[in-house]
Amino acid sequence: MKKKITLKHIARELDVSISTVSKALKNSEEISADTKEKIQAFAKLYNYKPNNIAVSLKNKSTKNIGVVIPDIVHHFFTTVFRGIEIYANAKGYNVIACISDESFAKEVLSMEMLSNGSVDGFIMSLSAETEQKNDFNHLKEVAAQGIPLVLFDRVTDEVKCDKVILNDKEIAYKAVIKLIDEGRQRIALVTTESYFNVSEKRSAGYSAAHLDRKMPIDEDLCLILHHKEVNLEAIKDFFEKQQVDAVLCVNELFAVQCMGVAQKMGFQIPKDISFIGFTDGILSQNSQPALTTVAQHGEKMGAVAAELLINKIEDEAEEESIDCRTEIIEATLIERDSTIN
Amino acid sequence: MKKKITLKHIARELDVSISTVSKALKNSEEISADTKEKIQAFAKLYNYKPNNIAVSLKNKSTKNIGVVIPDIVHHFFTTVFRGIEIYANAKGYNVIACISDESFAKEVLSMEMLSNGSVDGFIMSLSAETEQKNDFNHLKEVAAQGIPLVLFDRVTDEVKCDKVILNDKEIAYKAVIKLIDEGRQRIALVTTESYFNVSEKRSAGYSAAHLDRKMPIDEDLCLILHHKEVNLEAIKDFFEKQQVDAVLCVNELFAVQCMGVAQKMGFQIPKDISFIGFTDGILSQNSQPALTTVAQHGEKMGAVAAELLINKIEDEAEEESIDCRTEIIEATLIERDSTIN
DNA sequence: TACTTTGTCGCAAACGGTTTCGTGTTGATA
DNA sequence: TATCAACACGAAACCGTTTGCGACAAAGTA
Repeated sequence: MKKKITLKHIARELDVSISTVSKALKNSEEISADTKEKIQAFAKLYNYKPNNIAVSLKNKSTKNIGVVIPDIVHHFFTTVFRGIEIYANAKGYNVIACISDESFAKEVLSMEMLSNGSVDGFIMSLSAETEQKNDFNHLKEVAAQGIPLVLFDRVTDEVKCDKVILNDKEIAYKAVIKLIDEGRQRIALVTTESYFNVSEKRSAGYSAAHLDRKMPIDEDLCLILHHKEVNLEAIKDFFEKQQVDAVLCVNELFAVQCMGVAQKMGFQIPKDISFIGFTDGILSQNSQPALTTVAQHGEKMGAVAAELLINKIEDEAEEESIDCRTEIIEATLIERDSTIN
Repeated sequence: MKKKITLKHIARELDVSISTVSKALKNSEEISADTKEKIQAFAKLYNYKPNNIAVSLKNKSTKNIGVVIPDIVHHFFTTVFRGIEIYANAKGYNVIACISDESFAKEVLSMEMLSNGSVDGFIMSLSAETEQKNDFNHLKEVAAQGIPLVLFDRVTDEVKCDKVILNDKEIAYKAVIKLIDEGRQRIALVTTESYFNVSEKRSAGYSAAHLDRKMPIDEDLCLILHHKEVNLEAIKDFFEKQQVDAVLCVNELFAVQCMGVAQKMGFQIPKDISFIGFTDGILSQNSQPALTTVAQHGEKMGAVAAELLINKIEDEAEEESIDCRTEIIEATLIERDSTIN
């Protein structure tokens, strides 16, 4: 096992100083062609690579970015992560992933672990518990330390930083309008607890569409489901009690589950009832019938978030730009077979 | 914006030496109770946290582990990643994620980026291209440098290191036996190109089951599909040409797609035809009918991989243990509605 | 009084680089 | 021959911590 070779080794071996080696490897004009060639050849031979940690310490820049997300076994977050990773990698950055698992404590812990110099900046989406508690001190702390921070999707106005969000309200509005234009009268909204920022915005779009088309908003048409639970009974109950001819779900899992229940109850999709979901994942693409859904373009969102962050990181040298940008990713409605074309 | 505070700042402020501060914060016996108290109070007040990078450089240990996987938008890898992250975090390690995207070049690049001191060890699963090319020099390189390495799922015998694999052959055998016991006569195998180590092992299990039950192996019953492509036509073709009454698919996507095609062709599942897939993901759980599938216990696999790696990392101080362990994760067959109970 | 012990603390090297500045050698110029 | 610029390289500081060891004072011992 050959241990990692350092500048010191090369210097000793070639009988020059460490600084000469360092300069030679950076092709500095200070060093003669002969010496450079000799040193570079030796370095290549022994496969010398500068120690990243040492460089980080010296430069006060780690080329790492911390990504803190609530869940990784989830199509949307996964695609965002992918977008971040690809963009960051292209820019020479590595991505350290922390999964908060929707827990406030883990989110705080993760940020503390990483904010001691391990990363140059953070990209994150709030955990459910954080949104619920409305406690953002860990974010403010990080921001106060001058560590760049970008929030995406699940954001908060409490923290001054760059943000990347979806036009949730508008796309929900558009989806509901489409259902109304299909001739649907009783459009259900299947959503999560309201402390989710995004769910709220989607609800707003739902309401706005009804208002614009002068349709009544029936509170009973809103079904609240819980994540991580089997909701089939609740869904069946809901369909039995309410006359529903269209359903907008805030995620694809709910949509597919609702479709399943409806089918078992004998409904024809989309003849009797239409379905639209959020997130264009494998579920939507492979359900029977294929689900009309809102594509959130997670990869794009991730790339934009990474771009914002890296710009902040690299501009920081110049001056503190206090301006906070909020980029909006335009969602698109992908029409498939669970709605009428 | 308050910049990060260092030992030097504290030392200057309290008019003691840097080493005194360092020792005081570690509760060293060398320092008097008075001084310790004073320093600790000051440190707490200013929220001092040691700079991770400096500690890493000093200790030659980063508390980071690199995870290189072919795909993140994929249920199995996602769950493994989750398992790694949870275990590693509990042990005080952070996880740097690199997605090879099934590309050999990206895999090599990722490892080069990280092997310059950024991580204490690697956990990885080979990219498709790497398995195809059979080129493992980047892995050997890392191993030669003494950086601990653990391979999981897509492994190779070419590299001496710890491995975590599934009992692919046995569980495939078991699945096929189940189908035979259902009375199925023509069991199809839907798989990927054979350079995938795991696909091969699953094929072997398929064959072994046929052999054991003295059933003929019909080459025509094997359908090879390509990832990332729409295969519906090929599947339909296959079902039309071949008389098939059961299907074993090497992943859940293929299984769900095959079920969809079969249903459209008028087959009743599981009356006319049974389906078993691999990977117990959201597709399997939410398909119609729910898919009988092989649970790979990705999270467990990730945890075991992380455990092996961290043990290697932390034992390394003692001596080079050249022994390479191969842990086998026992897959389980989850019986749902796509097979007869 | 002289010497040793004990308790506190600082010095300095080390981790592996980068970079500024200085120094010695050469050859050209006056 | 004295002066000087150009060239090639080395010394040393620095990034923030850790840690072995030496220093120094107070206190104990002979």
